[in-house]
Amino acid sequence: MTQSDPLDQDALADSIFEGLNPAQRKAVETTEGPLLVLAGAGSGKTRVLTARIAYLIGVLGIPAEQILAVTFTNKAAGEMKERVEKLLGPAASEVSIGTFHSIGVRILRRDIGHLARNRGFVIYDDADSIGVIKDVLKGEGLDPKVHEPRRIRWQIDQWKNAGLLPPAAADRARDLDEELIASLYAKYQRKLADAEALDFGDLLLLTVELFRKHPRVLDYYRNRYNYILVDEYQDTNGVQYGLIGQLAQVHRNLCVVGDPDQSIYAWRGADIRNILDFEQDYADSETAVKVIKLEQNYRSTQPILSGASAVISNNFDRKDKDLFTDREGGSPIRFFEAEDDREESRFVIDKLLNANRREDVPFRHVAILYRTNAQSRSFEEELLKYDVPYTIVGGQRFYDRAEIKDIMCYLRLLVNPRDDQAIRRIVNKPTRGIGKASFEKVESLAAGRGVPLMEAMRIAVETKLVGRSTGKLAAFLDMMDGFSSSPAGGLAVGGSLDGLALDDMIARVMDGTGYIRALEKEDTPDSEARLDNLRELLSSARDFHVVNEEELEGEERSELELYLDQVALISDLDSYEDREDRVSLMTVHSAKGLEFPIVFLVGMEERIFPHASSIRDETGLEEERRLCYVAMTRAMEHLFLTCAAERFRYGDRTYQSPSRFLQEIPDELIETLGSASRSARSRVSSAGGSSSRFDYSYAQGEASEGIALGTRVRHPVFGRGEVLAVLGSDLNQKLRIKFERAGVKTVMVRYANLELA
DNA sequence: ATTGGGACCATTTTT
DNA sequence: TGGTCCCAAT
Repeated sequence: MTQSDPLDQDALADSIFEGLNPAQRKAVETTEGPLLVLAGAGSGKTRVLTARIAYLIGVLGIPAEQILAVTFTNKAAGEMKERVEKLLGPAASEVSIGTFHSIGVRILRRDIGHLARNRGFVIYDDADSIGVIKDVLKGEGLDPKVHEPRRIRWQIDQWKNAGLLPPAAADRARDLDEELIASLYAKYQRKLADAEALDFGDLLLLTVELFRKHPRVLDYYRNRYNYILVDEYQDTNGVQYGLIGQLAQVHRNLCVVGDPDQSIYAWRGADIRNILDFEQDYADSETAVKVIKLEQNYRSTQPILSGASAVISNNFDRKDKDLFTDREGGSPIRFFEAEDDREESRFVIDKLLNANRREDVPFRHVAILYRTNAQSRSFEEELLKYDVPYTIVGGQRFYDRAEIKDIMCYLRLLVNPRDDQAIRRIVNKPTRGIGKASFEKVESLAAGRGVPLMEAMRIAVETKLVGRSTGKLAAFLDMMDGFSSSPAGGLAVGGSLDGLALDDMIARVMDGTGYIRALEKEDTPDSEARLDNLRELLSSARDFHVVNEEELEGEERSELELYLDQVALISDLDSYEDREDRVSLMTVHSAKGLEFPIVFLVGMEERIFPHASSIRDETGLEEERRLCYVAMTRAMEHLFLTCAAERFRYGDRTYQSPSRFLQEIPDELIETLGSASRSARSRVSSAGGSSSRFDYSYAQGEASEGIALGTRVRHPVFGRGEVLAVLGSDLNQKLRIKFERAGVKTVMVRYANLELA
């Protein structure tokens, strides 16, 4: 960015502001001090963020490297970068844009030495972490049946999300069980350190810890990042909140963007209070925190927006907002109640095929959204049957497939010989005669001497501890050494990887380990598919080479190491490519931030959406409702809601009742499809027999404390209504009431001044 | 040491 | 329903 003549500057400013409404424009120009942007669904938040970055650089002249932008997914980061570059050209490439995790990696790769940890750490994924937990349990002589590794892992993760290291977790432990897990947590961290590994949570937790212990390191980053932007602030957790606080505290040029109504990650430690309390958190005596609301929705038609707003308005703990659209008219929300799951998927595929054939709607304009991944199956089968192209986003990651992970583990082990999880996975893959018995000897040797497994293997070979298998172990070690040695030592099967391009390295590993040969020999449809995946891995590695060529300049880490980092942090969503003409299938969570002209929101049934596990308490239910709001607001033109009266779950038939969220959508916005008699039949009728379309009882448990379901009450503001459900008890007791005029609302008994009517 | 079968299991969302 | 884990047979 050179300061060129004023005309160019004006033209640039014009292109930055082009098409922004006044509120958006204000959000772009308010650069100094803390700023909260409450951005409703579809309000052009990404445009504002990119325009703001462009404005900082192109108009204010802030150096690009002083700007830090944090997004939720790598995909969002990539898009933002692309859009800023479009506005500014290559000057933009110096902006730091990334996810919290990728930023953590960048900082730790540079400075983790201050925490007495090695900069060459590997990143452990979920499966690796669980493997470590199992090791810890074994070491403690605890039975993994009693102490489920998954649960332990989950608890540790929650602590990490809250920013707690083992000592703090131990203080916080509320019962014996948690105390035990806290002590396992300490041992778990020890094992990770020994393996020179960090898990996902560590990427944030240790960054915060680094800054806390080493103020001078923190100073460096504070001075470096003078302007900070955080997207999806409503989904930040405790550590993330802390990290942003550390970085932004001095200059306070912090812009956070989010929508409390779209907070859907509490189960992962996200704290909606982060955004609700932002104004207090960053207020100081001189300046109040500025707040800008983006309330114009550019995405959805009126019925869709009104329907979604009606649903979310049932949440009790919420800031009110007025989203509006100028997209008047538009078709109503369509609802279809199927007899069973097969009919539901037939309905969806039939509708989308019709749209495609009669109205030329491209498949890529259609999304099928569901609450849980398991629901994708019936739709997949139906799509397959009619030859409709589709992609499933989420579910199993490409890099999580067994064969891909195997190869990755070989690579990890070459980069970091202390990676015990990696070696455990691949020593005997393909089978090379190193079975359980001999490997257990190696393991106890490693435990005894406190050395990594790879090292223990060498000792075992030298001391011939493993008897007959010694030769097999030696062959394995030779093979691995062959890969990493310089060309002179090239006796080994594969030969050295020295100086090879990334994809050639990977190819050599696949061959040299005998992995490919073993699969070829197997010669089954399954092994064919695996070979295909491995070929795909090679071509993606080739692309990585091209993409990152410029970034490699002046980088002291090898291309392979950079590649492993990237693979560890990538999600399935990140590789989601919407250019191809395919129907998209994904969970509602994955759909956050996306939009589609036609959306089918399926499985709108109690215990699915809202999910059974969230139905118990009001907090969980409110998160489900936000999730429903997110889902509905993905739709631009057409929104279809479907449910089934019965479906197969876990192998047998279950009877379903329609989701309570359906009832929260005003009648006049909905058009019910299918024969009236049938949908009347499958409805669960309730005693009251009111005129509601979805007339059923969804009370959980019996009415307590003297308030019976169906009781008629009068509210000072909302007027007369009927109790649909009793939630909670004592002081927090709430009633869900269907008011004659005001619709369904949840009120606190304690404050509502209800009388019997 | 490897393989296959059978019992058992648990099912939310994922950077 | 499918995936995982363990054990028994080869």
